[in-house]
Amino acid sequence: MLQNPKRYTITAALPYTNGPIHIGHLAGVYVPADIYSRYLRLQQKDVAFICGSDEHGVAISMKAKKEGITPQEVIDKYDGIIRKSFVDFGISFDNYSRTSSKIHHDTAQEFFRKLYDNGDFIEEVTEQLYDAKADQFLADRFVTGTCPKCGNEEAYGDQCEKCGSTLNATDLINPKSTITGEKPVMKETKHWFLPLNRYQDFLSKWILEGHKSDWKPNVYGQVKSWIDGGLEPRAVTRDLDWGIDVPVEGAEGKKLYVWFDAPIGYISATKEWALREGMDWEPYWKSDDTKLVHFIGKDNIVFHCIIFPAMLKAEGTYILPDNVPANEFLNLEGNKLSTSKNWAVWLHEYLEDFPDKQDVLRYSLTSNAPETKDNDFTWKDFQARNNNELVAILGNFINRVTVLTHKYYEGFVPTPNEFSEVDQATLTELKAYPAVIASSIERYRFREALGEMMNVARLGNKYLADEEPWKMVKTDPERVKTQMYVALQIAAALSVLSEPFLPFTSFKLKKMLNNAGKLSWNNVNELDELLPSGNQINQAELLFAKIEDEEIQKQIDKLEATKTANIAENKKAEPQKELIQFDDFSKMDLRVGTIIEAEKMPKANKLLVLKVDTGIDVRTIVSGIAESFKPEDIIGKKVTVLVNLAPRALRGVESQGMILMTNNAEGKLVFVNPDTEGVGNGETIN
RNA sequence: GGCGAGGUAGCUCAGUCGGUUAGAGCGCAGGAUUCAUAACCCUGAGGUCACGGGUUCAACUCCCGUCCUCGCUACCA
Repeated sequence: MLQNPKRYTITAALPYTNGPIHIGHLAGVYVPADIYSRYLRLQQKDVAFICGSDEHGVAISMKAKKEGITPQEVIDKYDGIIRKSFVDFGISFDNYSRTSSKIHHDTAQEFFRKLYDNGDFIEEVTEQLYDAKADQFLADRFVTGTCPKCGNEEAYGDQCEKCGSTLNATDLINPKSTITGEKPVMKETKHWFLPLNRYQDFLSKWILEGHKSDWKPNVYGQVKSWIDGGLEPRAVTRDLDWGIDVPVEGAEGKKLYVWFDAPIGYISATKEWALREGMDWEPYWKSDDTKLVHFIGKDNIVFHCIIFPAMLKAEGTYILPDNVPANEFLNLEGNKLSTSKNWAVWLHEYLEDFPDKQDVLRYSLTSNAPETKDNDFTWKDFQARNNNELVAILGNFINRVTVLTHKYYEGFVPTPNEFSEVDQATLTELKAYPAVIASSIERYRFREALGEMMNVARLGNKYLADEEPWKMVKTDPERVKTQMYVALQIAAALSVLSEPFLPFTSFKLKKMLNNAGKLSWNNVNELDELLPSGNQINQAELLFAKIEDEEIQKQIDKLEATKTANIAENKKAEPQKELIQFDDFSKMDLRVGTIIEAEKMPKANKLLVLKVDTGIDVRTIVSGIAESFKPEDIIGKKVTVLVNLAPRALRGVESQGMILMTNNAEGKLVFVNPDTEGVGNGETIN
């Protein structure tokens, strides 16, 4: 861990521009990164907080094709929406760039070229699917065909969505290009690989030995698992038409792999910023006294801890990240967030329903952040955090102080008399908070830091409750001046200490106290007076409003409606397949059978090995139903069996047939069973 | 099955190098109070630290095994 860095380069994962962003992105990456950056700026540190839109990759091309627009139109649309969300939620990037910009293309190409010239890549020629009519190689997603596993005729080249299998495009039966409908052919193509194996020792020393204690367990664990498993060369170029050209002779029509160009986006965004500000970008990436921190979600750990560092190391002049505080995932009301299932709280929609309540969301996401494990966002929790914490503790304290100050002194901060022991103790305790909160933030424990910030408000509430100025004012008005002075110092401290977490509230509070922008983080413990006597504060306004049950119910109903819509969507019958002749059908020999033995396939999660009496014989069938049924529950079950399917070995056991299954509304498997009395094994089904 | 992370109060989470009675916030119960948005403040109840072994004077903590959740990965003829 770098001590006393001269400057900080802080990056937040580049959002992918194929959709808007939701609370999961905010909680996992952008809010923590923003808290960290804002805190450092309040410490008057030199900070470059960098992000931008990630606009390359196959998914963008797919989205464009699906919507019948160009990739450029797709990225422009979502780049705009995402940018606005970040501004709306106060994510204080020094620069938000995009990877489609010229400066990024130049930077990424230069980077690639340098590694190429150094001999840091290996070249390899492989065979890939190629669409002759469109004259292009086909990414896995651009190929459809019949799934070799379940017979689904619309499986994609990388995955069959019906049976969930992971596929290679070359495995598909009757493959078709989705661009022209042509049957692809195999064609040789050359690609460049980054030999990660060359960096095995370096990575192992740097992370496994060097960052054992300061990196989060989830990050360290995953990296260790990769390194221990042995690293292999990884392709960094692709045959695509959307992306950054590979700047090498003989690479015409090839693009950089999106995961090669994206992290370089951090560098080009820094350059763009420095250029605009008339500064030098290089110290932010190349100077040993710079602390580089990547904020990401757990899905990005390998890229930021292994691949990108290997690239930086290969290039030779760059520094490496000091830490990669990856967060786990946020769930929503018990289910995984999903863009395709519309199971999300979209930032732009949130602001329509809760205008000006950015800080409430920032607060509830930070106090329930998935720092150590996946966490669940619920609307009830959101409401409770707002009503019981923001309103009751923080908002209430500020309101008490400002109302009393106006009531007793027309808004002027009174001149204190001599401090009592309690006053002294309270002010001393207050001065300890900047260091306490700082320590949590610097260890990336934002949940804890936020709790400590709220303790400052608790300190204020307790001080008022113990001192009771509203009683004292009748007997000793001079004493009340001191009490209110102390309470106002606490309010002023809060206006600074809350800024990283609640920037909008902090701004309002500073305005209300009439001391906007005058204090730094360390002033809180250095200065004896944060809010001077005689300073006139502005009219009291409420920092937070209660959120009523009806508003929360509306959000819950909205999610329920999404759920219902999704079920309806799933129920929609698939379109009928191509016509077949009776002969085709009669080729299938379907029989009634009975399961007479069942056991789990060792070392497999989904497979059961069954012995089935088909009437013809007793045969072994391997079936992928172990997640829906226990072996002992299905013995004796009557089932429908396809008996003349060609045998196939699964995990070394030959399966001689297939049991017909369907699934119910919850997606659970159900037997297609001829379960009427008197139906015997071996009866044909026609 | 392999790898990684997690399992601590009703809920969300801390718990450092093994060391007295395992903590916090919210929720709940009771009390006090009226400056404040029925808010604040005080007190309390609530725990077999997932389970079973082991090491140790001493285990939430270290070791072995089992179960459960999540992620990655392999396997649903």
